[in-house]
Amino acid sequence: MVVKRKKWSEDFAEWFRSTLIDATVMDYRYPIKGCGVWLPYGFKIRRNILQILRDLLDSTGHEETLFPLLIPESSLAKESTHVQGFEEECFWVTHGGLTPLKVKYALRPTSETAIAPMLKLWIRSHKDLPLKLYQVVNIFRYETKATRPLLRMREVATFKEAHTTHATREEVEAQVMEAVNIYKEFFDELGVPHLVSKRPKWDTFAGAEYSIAFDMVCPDGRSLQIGTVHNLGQTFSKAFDITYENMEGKQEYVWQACYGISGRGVAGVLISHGDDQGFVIPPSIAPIQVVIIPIIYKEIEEQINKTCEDVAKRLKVANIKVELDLRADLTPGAKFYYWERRGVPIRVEIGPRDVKQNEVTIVRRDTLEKQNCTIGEVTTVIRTLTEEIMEDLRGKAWRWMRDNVRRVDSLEETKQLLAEKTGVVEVLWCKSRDCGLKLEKETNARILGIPLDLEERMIDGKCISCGRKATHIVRVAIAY
RNA sequence: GGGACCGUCGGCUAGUUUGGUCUAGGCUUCGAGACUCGGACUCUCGAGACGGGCGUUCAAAUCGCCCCGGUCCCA
Repeated sequence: MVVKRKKWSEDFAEWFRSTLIDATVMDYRYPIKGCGVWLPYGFKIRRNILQILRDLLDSTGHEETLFPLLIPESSLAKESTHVQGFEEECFWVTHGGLTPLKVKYALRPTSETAIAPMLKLWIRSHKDLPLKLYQVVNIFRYETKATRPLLRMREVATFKEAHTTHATREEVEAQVMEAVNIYKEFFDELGVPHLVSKRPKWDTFAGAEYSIAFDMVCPDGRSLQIGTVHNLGQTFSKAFDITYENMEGKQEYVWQACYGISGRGVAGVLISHGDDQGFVIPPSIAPIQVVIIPIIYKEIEEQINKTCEDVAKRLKVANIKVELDLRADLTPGAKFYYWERRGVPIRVEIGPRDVKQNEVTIVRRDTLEKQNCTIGEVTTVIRTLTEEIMEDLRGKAWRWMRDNVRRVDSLEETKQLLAEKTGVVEVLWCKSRDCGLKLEKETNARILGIPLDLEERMIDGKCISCGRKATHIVRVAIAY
């Protein structure tokens, strides 16, 4: 058995759609466009991923809260750029029973305006700052374009948003950097390769001073935004009159940041490591880390099953999440396929040959390579293998992404690469809005922004659009 | 906002051109059983669909209108 990535890369949309269902992660057939059901297996993956982020946020002084789903129009409309950015894509609650509401409610498209009025009540003095809150909620956006399972939903069911409030511009700047580092660590732990870019002015979050985004590259060469960090400055504090009393006894507007990762974070993991066989779930978040499959021959069935149970027990005691597949109506081959589709990182086969030699056969999902070890060593070997797999997944995913980010000098080449959807293209830019918009138009692509994760290098060349001296590198891609 | 297209078992589809062979066929999936099992074995049996409404007609999956749902392209 060899790992292939033909369907994965050549027919990505179909690969993702069908694998999501087959691997019982999400059922997207709910009768409302852009809504899907998290199935038990997928829910466990989602929960394990969430746990990693919760741990990261908790350990950096964030506290989890839960704000209401409904936002009155009067709140949403307080900040004009924000409402312009969102009012058209809100779902609106207009009735209570049969009675039309005097003030309609939006289903939160994001929570800045749900949180702001409360911050006004809670924040009195500099002693209340910084305030670092987060919540894990569902948000709603009335997407009119084609929705896609997990990639573009109308109900984003796993939005992990943090909202922080600070006393000074310096503090909020520092917080933005902390957030970027938290997200880097989060994606690194999942082995999801990412690009960190400062979005151009015209693609900044509604109400923010600037936005920093994490993007990944999908197998079809499109980029996917998987996380964002926004410096809100004093936009919302001025609109909602959120002030604190400083050391000198003067009232000052607070400074805010917000950052979030949606259900696309989960998609990112599934996409980054998948292959034609299905998903490959990193051991750190796998609901089942090891599946044991007995290879049964009639005469010694009992002995094989007993060995399987013994091995399962050893692994369980060692805190490894193990599943023993004793189903009698499936052949081993069918079981291999079944668990591979679901991405269980390690498979243990136990058959007559193994029992005879007091061994087990171990197969890793990511490479489908086989090895043997004695039953006595099984726990240690799997422990080591788990770490190896994690590292290899990370390495493989990063190599793939780096191969799909290209530096290009000419506009022609840029156009061609983007037309062929071969990934992200980096070009030189003078940073003018006109050149940026022109570039987007000519390539029919989107500017992801200026790299924040590249070593500073000399920018020596001309803007790809206007030919004047370039000041920045900029990333361009066909975006999801 | 403007335009194009599509809707058939759980999934993927054939059938619509030219109304009648279709109370609908195939692959897959699921269930029962036999067989045996180191890559989805095979066999038997079974489950399972024309998105909804109205109309035209002797006859509608097929034609018309409306609704619902979905997809794509352009702004």
